[in-house]
Amino acid sequence: MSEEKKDELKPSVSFIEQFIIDDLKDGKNNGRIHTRFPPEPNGYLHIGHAKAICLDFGMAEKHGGKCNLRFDDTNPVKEDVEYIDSIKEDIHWLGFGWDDREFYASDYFGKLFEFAIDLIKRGLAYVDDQPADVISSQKGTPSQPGTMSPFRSRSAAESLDLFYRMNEGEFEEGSHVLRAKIDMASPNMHMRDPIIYRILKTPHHRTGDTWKVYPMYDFAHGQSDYFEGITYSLCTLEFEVHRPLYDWLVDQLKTSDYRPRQIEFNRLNLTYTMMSKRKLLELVQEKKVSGWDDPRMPTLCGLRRRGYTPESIRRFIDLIGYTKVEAINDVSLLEYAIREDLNLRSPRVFGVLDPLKVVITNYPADKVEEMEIINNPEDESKGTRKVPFCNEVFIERDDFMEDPPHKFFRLAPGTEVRLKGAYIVKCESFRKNESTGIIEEVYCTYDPATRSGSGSEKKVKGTLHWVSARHAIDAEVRLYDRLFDHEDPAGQKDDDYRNFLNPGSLKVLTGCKLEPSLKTAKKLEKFQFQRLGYFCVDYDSTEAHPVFNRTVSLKDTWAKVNK
RNA sequence: UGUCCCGUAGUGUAAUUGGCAACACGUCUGAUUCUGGAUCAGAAGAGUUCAGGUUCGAGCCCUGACGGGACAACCA
Repeated sequence: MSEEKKDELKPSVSFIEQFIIDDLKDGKNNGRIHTRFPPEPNGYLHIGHAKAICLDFGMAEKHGGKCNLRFDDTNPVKEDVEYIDSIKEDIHWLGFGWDDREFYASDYFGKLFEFAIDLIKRGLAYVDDQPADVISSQKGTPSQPGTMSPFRSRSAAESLDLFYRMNEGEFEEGSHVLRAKIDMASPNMHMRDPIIYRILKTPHHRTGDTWKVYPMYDFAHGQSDYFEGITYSLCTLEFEVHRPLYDWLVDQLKTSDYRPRQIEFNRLNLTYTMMSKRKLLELVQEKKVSGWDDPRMPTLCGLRRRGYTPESIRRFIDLIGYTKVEAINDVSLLEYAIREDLNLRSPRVFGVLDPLKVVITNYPADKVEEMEIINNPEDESKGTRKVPFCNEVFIERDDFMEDPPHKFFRLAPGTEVRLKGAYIVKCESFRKNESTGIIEEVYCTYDPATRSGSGSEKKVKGTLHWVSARHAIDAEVRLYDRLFDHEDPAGQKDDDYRNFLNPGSLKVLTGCKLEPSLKTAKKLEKFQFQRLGYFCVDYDSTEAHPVFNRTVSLKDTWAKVNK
């Protein structure tokens, strides 16, 4: 496509960005834009969170605003400091920062408590002494109105006294709750006198045992937004029905024209995986994966360990967009994003996963040549390196066939291929173990006139990667595939997602042969193993025992043709 | 028998105040290539869930169906 035509394409913005642009134009909030990213510290961030992060931080960045990091830590039972550092690390890794604006909903427990007291005094909240199941049954159903609690009409003074005593620790968990007095007949369930405070005696990871009552999400989120001067509170679609309650609470709180606006967008769904933090935690606890950072997990730390770059994830998020349509995105688009990124940046190296020895019978046994190999054909500035070559090399086992099919451009009896960066060789014979049928060695002759870079005109159809048998280093290579073999493992009503775990999602290969330059590769360093795919150094890797993870394979049209 | 949200190529998104349905991925050709990768050139694929209405003109506005989703945690 020409530059001109590219320029003609109008930059399209999401419906949310359009709201922001319009507000800015109207001078709303004095042209101020302030968002927040509000994770609950009860698990690791996954790629779905990345979608929210890119929007929250991205919109602020793009339009000259700010984005706060705010931990939504209103439930000490589920939350833990363990998660806080990892969440911060992952956001930084993606390339976003929040300066000194690191906040916690628990920072506002005092103000929230005061606000609750204010509501009680104004007759807009009351303490309910009924147990959970009774309160629940009085809520009615989505199609039937609820009925009022007998405690709804009790005096403000009595509620106030009870609420204070709830926080003193005088009552057991579950014995009393504070409810907003709104409308038990509302068609919106969330408006039927929602519970706004409950008694919890588990110590909080930040406030210890200062509090015995904790605000519910709905009573903390909008108010926290308000306290921080947030202008756009962006969240996923399932909070749409909460918006009237969000607005109702802000209405009771606000003292000026300013108010934060909640806007909902579609959450990210990816094929062959799931985003439920609860279920991902189960996978970890049940040891179905090695941990939160297992390279098969959709977590950011998992993707990082798998070899994904933050740029590729941001590019992916950019490609899928933000709408109100509940969609399921194809993982192949994520794979496209990482291939596109790594194709440009990663050095090419030789690695043989399933080695088959080739002996070059007319090459002197005591000779070693240092072949000069281009590091990255996409980037000349990356230069070249020397790779040793001798009379014994390993090639990929499936690059040789005794009896090849049509259009097999690789090695077979009597055929010629180029060993990339070295010579053209011809297969003269091979040795096969007749009882097992396994090919043990292949014998070739090379043509000295075809050395790469010598200007040889000779062309062959196939080019193979190879590693000198005498110089290769041994490595473990972990081949990863999708964790589930069902497109939507968690969405099957009658089937547990565990039934769709892909038994072939991890294949561990040992005795792989890599070119010697890889010996000094650093953790997470990324390479293209020529003709195979993109790989990175795993955390488990040591110089004595290198371990590589396959991030994603190269596109393989030959494999497709053979299906 | 509720309320709210959403229906545009296989998938994900576009389409300024109504004006020839566009882009990306995927798919398929061909060229090129010392990676069966990459790159380049090209093709196929929806007439916008359906039915009415308003209009010179509707993917966009209105009405009604149909389909999908959310909502009845002392979770977020």
